[in-house]
Amino acid sequence: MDIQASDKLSDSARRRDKLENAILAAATRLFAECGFEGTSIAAVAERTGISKQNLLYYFPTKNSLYKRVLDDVLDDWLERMAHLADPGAEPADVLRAYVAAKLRFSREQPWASRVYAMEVIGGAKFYGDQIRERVVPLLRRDIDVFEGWMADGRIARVDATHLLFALWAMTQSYADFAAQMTLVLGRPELTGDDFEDAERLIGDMVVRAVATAA
Amino acid sequence: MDIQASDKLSDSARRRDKLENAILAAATRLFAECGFEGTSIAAVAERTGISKQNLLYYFPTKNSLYKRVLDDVLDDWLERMAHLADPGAEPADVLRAYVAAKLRFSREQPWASRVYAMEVIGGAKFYGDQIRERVVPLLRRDIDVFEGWMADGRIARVDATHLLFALWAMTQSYADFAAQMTLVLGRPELTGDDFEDAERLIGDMVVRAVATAA
DNA sequence: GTCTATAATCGGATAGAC
DNA sequence: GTCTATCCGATTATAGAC
Repeated sequence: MDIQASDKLSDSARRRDKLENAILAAATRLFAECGFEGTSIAAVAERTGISKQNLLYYFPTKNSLYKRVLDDVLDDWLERMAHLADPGAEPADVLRAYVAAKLRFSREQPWASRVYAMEVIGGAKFYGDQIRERVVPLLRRDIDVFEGWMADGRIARVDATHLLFALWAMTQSYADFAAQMTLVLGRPELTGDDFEDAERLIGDMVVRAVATAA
Repeated sequence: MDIQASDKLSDSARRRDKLENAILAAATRLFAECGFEGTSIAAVAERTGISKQNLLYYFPTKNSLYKRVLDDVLDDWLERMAHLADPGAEPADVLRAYVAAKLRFSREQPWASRVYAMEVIGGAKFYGDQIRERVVPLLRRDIDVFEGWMADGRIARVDATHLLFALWAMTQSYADFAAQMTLVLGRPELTGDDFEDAERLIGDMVVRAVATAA
């Protein structure tokens, strides 16, 4: 009885999750392409294949949908980046792994990257508090690791904060500025080779930036 | 008589230009903060200090206003960047000047940078043709200059296209991601010192990236 | 949970007087 | 060139039947 009941419950919960995720996938893409105000919940519903009113059953307001999209973007990103800055590991390896992980996110979740970027460019008026609470501490911790390496003489002395800004910017741009890059490259979209070229160049640049004179 | 008539004309033309520029300044900022759909012409009019209907006299549609904002952004940027890639000059000097010019644009025209960035992130659905016609040829020319230097052995062989992407991304981000940077730095806004630090680090990174082994 | 219907508001754009 | 008035479509959100 208990088992059956819980099966029923988890069945409907699973169903609900599946539809929720479909809505969130559609919303992420549309928010990235059109911005918050440029995206109507009707458009999200249509792309999900449900009615607008049904969508409003799952997410009672447009704001709650947007918030959830940003939360999921951040959860996914934080999970991928959490363990990277290991102070004990070889600095060059950590830096290359960092670049690779962030580029991979740009490649696999371009819409997520772009939603986040749009929010930040607009001044993070909606999501600034969450960025302060969840993103900034992580970036500060990474900067501390870099500075620890400098103090120990394991890498050259550079401005650790701006190094991280540079690393972030270079990798992020393969999602955010993909539309311009494809025009320059004359391709319909970025390829795996493009991301390999990017990883090599950015990795080399970052590692050389902190290479000791020796 | 002719003189008086032309004076009158240029007077009203000047008045018109002044108001037009005020509208464009307000629109640039609002489009950057809220995106195209997030910005109402009523909001632009209010910030300019005129009525919505009067704004529509100067720009008959919202699209025409947006187009004009992007045109002006591009004109300003192209004018600053046009003469930089001189194949005969010292590569390191050209690269540092390029970084400095683009950072300066990020600092002096952050709203312009952000409007452009928003349009590109959204897929450049509105302005893609203009980017293809006016921006891409310039970037291709710069890439050609870099590759010429490599062919002549003046700089190390790297992927010139991705090097330019990296340079663009690092400098652009000081306008686009300023909201996040200020949170990390714990400042209300980026300072002149921040831009100097950025210019030094990015300049060093780019120059080292193409430094010959010698 | 999903549907029909609808309320309430806002935004872009036009017409016409002055 | 500027103002008043207004139309019309789209959008968020709610109410209530099934």
